[in-house]
Amino acid sequence: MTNARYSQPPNQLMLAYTVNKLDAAMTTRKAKRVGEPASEPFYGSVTIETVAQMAGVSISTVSRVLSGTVTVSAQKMRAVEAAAAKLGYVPSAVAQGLASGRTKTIGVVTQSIDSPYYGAMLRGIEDELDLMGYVPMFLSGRWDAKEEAKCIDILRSRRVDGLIILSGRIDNSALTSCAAAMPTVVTGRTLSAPGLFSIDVDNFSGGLEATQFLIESGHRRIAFIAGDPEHTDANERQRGYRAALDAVGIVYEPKLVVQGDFHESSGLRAVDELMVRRTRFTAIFAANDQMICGAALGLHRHGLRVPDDISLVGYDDLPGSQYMLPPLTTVRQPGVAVGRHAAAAVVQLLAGETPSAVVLSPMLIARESTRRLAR
Amino acid sequence: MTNARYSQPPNQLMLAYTVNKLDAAMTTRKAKRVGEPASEPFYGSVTIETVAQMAGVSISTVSRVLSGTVTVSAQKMRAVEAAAAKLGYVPSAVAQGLASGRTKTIGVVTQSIDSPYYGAMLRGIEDELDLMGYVPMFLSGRWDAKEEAKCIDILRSRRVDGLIILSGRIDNSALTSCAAAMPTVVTGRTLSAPGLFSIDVDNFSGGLEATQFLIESGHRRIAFIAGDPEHTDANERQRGYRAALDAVGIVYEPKLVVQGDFHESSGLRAVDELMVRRTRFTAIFAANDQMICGAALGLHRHGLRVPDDISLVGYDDLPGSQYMLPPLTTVRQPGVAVGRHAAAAVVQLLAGETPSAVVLSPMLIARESTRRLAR
DNA sequence: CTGAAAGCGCTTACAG
DNA sequence: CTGAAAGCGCTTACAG
Repeated sequence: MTNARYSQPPNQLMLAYTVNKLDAAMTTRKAKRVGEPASEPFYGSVTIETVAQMAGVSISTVSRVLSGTVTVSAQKMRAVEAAAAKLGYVPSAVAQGLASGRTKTIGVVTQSIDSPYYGAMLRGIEDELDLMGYVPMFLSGRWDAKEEAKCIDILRSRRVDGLIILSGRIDNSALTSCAAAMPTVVTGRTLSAPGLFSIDVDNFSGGLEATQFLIESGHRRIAFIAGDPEHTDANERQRGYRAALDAVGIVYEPKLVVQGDFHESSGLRAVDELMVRRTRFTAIFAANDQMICGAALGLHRHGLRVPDDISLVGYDDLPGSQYMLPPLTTVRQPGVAVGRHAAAAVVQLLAGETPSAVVLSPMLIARESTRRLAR
Repeated sequence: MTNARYSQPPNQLMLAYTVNKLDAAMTTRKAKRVGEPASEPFYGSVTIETVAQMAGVSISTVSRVLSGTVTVSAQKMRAVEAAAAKLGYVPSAVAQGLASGRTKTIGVVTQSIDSPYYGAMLRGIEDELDLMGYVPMFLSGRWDAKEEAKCIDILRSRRVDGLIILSGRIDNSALTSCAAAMPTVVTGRTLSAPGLFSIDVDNFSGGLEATQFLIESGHRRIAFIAGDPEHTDANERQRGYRAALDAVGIVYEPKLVVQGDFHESSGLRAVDELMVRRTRFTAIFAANDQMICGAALGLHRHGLRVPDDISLVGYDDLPGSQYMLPPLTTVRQPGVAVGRHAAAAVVQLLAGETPSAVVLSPMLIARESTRRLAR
């Protein structure tokens, strides 16, 4: 029950664009069965055999010139290339995958397919993989450990050559056994195991720097909106916040800390909560930009101005953060670079090499949402 | 040269999570070659044959119980299920794809993997496809027709069962021939061809409504920031803007229209340009939220306040738009719904059904970036 | 340099 | 209900 209705004669007129070759090679399967003459003309898929026949060589030779691995006589080479072009032949990656044991695809598990935060990493992965001749397969775990495990299973059944897990709620032991089965790169945590490579950005120092910047600007009562505690990044940033306070002898005040979940709405709620608590503060540092964005709206609702009344520092430097009003002071995460490194690392792992550990540091970007306090 | 170093004994201890089954089934291929005894124990991939042997049935039977298509005696069924579970067997989607001619995956071509606009659609596609038992394969055309054609070729070689193209710069004729080869759904344009289904949101009426809203609020000098003219949506929105003006007899003034490209930076530049032109205006309508966001910053730079001095209306209602300062009045695009419908439509096409045309209408969301002008 | 053949891991008529 | 066998479209030793 394949799509017989999509079959067309291979000699159809070719139009513009590469994609027009679609006309010639269909996904339709040959109707040929036992006993039918192989020479019977049929409408449908042009395979390596079709090309071989037209070029007058064996399928081995076709395979060789197309893969370019082995030397083939110039004459046969030309014949094969001409036939392939004429027929609009596109090799089946499915068949290649089964035969070679390599699918040339890398599974990528993200938390969400539409998150501005992971988006940068996805782009980095896409760019780098493209360069290396691999294709990414993006699946999202939807911020849920179970869903994430399901994604990994799907990717495994698809026989991807390697895996990249962005953050991930999967626990370390599961990840380790995952890496034992196929080259795996994980971001957002530091972990060492055979077949595994981890890329982490120093979230602690990011949190530290952001808080120090505020302290150096004269702020002492700095509220903190925490991120999802399920993610190490969130906890590390909070640890940085606290360390900065400790370093200069400011006592840590639980009343200044509100639990968030990385989404805008929680930032908005956090400000309300802060108001209810009636604690004085001159600045807010949030574990990510999305929450500080919500907080900004919250302050606006309470008639507070940024940075005149309250200074704001975020984390991530999302694409939109430079267009916030006022443009946001934040800690830049090298998202695209993380993605590129992750992709480069799986490919290296695949080649049996050991990726060299890279240190990706966050960087404070001072813009206009913070102001220096008069002492 | 496959990853022999990833092989492990199949009888290894199982840990928590489904993904731990990874321990048992590797991507490693059997080393077995001609002449080697088949019964020799090997480390590596557990295949359907392994399961069949353990369950004491033929591979046909294993295939049948796992696919659940045919009735199998309860006893063999249990034996197979037990063996499969014990071995942590995960069928190879690659082999299934080759044998069945269906890969159960839908290729999705987007303009960008990290765009907030396409993000909603991607999520809708993901959700719907998941429900239907299909897996999406996202690739991005990077706002470039050539790249887009390349994506389609990749997807075609991967033998995806169907295709979803979000907007897309590919031309209609190429799209038509694409649809002739495999079920195709395209968004952002209206086009009819065999095997093709298109889903379009009424961008004209969206542009019309937005402009009318401004006019009804007393604005007459309304600037417009146009989107990328390569995309029909952009042009349709502009047509709506103009029609609204015409309807009430406001003359269309080219000086009030600035060309943008859908990105924030172009919105910022547009405001500068407007200032240079020294044209008076009390409101700006932009062809998308990202540009109005840039425009808001531009106005801020010029000391203009929103909505006191200038009212702002965007288009799309991105996730972040309700958190803009002030929260943005905009035309909501049903992105997730578009994605869901697109996914449902390919699946219907695949089943030989004709998807019913749906009319997805944009909807004006009035928030705080606009104000009523005293007449 | 080149072809015949085995094999990749499944599905699916076919014939009990 | 069930098994043997052909076939999916390639790659890759193997033997010239």
